[in-house]
Amino acid sequence: MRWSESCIPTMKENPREAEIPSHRLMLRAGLIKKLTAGIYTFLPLGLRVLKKIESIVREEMNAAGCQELLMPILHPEEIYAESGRLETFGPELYKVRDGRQRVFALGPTHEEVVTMIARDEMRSYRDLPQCLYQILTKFRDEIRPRYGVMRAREFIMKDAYSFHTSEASLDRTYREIEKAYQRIIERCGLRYRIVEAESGYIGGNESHEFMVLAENGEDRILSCGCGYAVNLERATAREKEETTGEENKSTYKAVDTPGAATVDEVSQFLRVTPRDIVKTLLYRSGDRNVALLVPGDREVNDIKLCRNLDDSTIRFLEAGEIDEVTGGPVGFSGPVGLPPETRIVADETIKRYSSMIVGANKADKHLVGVVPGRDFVIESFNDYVYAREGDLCARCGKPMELSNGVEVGHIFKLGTKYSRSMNAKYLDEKGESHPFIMGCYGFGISRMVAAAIEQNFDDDGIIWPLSIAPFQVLVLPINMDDQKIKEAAESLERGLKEKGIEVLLDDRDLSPGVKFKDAELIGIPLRLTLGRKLQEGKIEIFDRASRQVTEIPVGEAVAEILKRIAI
RNA sequence: CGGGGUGUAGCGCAGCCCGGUUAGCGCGCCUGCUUUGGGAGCAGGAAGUCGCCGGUUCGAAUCCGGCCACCCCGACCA
Repeated sequence: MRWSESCIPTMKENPREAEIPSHRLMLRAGLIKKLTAGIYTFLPLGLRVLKKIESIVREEMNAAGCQELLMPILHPEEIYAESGRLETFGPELYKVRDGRQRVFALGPTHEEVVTMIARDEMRSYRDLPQCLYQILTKFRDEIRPRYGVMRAREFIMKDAYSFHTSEASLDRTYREIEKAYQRIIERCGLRYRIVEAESGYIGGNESHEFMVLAENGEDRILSCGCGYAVNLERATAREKEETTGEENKSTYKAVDTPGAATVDEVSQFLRVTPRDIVKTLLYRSGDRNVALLVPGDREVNDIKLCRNLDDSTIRFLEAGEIDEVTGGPVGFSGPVGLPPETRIVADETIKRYSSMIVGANKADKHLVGVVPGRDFVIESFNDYVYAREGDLCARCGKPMELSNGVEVGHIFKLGTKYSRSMNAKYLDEKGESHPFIMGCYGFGISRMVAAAIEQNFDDDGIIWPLSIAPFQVLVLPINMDDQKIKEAAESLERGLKEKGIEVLLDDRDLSPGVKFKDAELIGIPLRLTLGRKLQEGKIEIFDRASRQVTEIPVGEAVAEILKRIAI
């Protein structure tokens, strides 16, 4: 393909809106163009990459025994009422009305639609298991779209759904898809990690995410040398066994902490570390108040809170309510002397405190030397806080490391969540009906484009892995006015094309500097440069990733390219 | 949803405070000549509802009011 005849609008300057490298480079290299916030056109060069990733995904899904289908984008609103997700999805669901004012949702994912298909069409255990997938545009009204196609309101996703008669069967497919995803990301040439994950609003039990490792990834991953990795939001906070706090005191004492309401203020005032202080957080759960104790240097993870207390509507007590319940103002709450009907629960990490510093439930006072068990009673311990770097691995007990990643894939064991709510059942050998056991498996195709760049770029531009590069080779004649160079370039393009190689010929009549800069910006893995050495029958082959330049006879160029691509 | 910021040519920006010719600059684009190994030179040229609506004024990109869009930060941790 000739550059002069293509729509590849590169930009010299950085668009102001782009914050992270992949977004900046996708705009500058002419891969995408913004229509409005979170909504992008894939320009020809970007689309080539998208299509390559798409076909790798398709091949591996087919190889894993899944069947492709295509479901509608427009969904009648009622199906979300049926599954109960109208509320959980809530504001993220795009809605449109037809001419008769009937409400439709723009599909954010297709559990409902596919479950209806299974309900009607897979009635016998003989039909199972089955795994259906599709690749199409999804719509989510993101609270805050950002980073270009990384978090867009309209994006392309591969979503797959499997139906089973047993957990064992689900597990087999789950592992099969897990392997397929590994092959997909490996074929795309990216470094990644599989992590234990939260299942979020999709629901279900077991869940894993596939993270492409990248500095600017939105997700935080804790990983261990033993191979275990977990999403930070799910990881258990585990610390080394050691006790803190003074011991052998017969009683606690109240100290003045005027104006010191936050952990930082109290720790500075008392000259202790935040870790020495225990925060008491007051919540309303149903008709009871709950006091949660966590170390001063830890933060509560709301997902864990809701799950452990089995209450998705739990909320903080408001300032006025805190006064009523504890007798003291916000910032000075503590577990000692709370009304007896208040449940007191604590994070596991609280076990290490033989005594603690807590709020006194009085303005400007804290208590030092409070001993759990003696001075108040903790009803139960559980995992409530966010883990952090250095916390211990759940498998082997060694400290874990923090890294960032881009979530490109997420697989879930849904169980019967949707089949029950939507009454989707099959008949077993005995003629008894059971809800389907389901799995679902998402893979972000458009996000993968951004993730690949986020992991592979330098100061000059993108460095595409060969398998997903928009072209494999760029032929760059220094001067198109030079007949010999022009002809040699054109003949090289033909020769490469005949061998089935995807080649872009930069036949634009521009100064060499511009062409070199553009070449590095768009990041085609291999470049053939035709310049003055052509007089001696020599051209250069440039490797974008290593920046290595090799001089070769022009006659051997095609063979050399074939050799390098084969690797 | 809350806070902050920005809207002037395809991209990046100045002008606005202090109202007043034909609204500027750099890059890009078009034409011609020169140039051709790292974002070329000269000459000429095209391109703007100054986000939108309303108001003040003899006169508004500039002042006032409303709306919209976009970007960033935050969304209750005592």
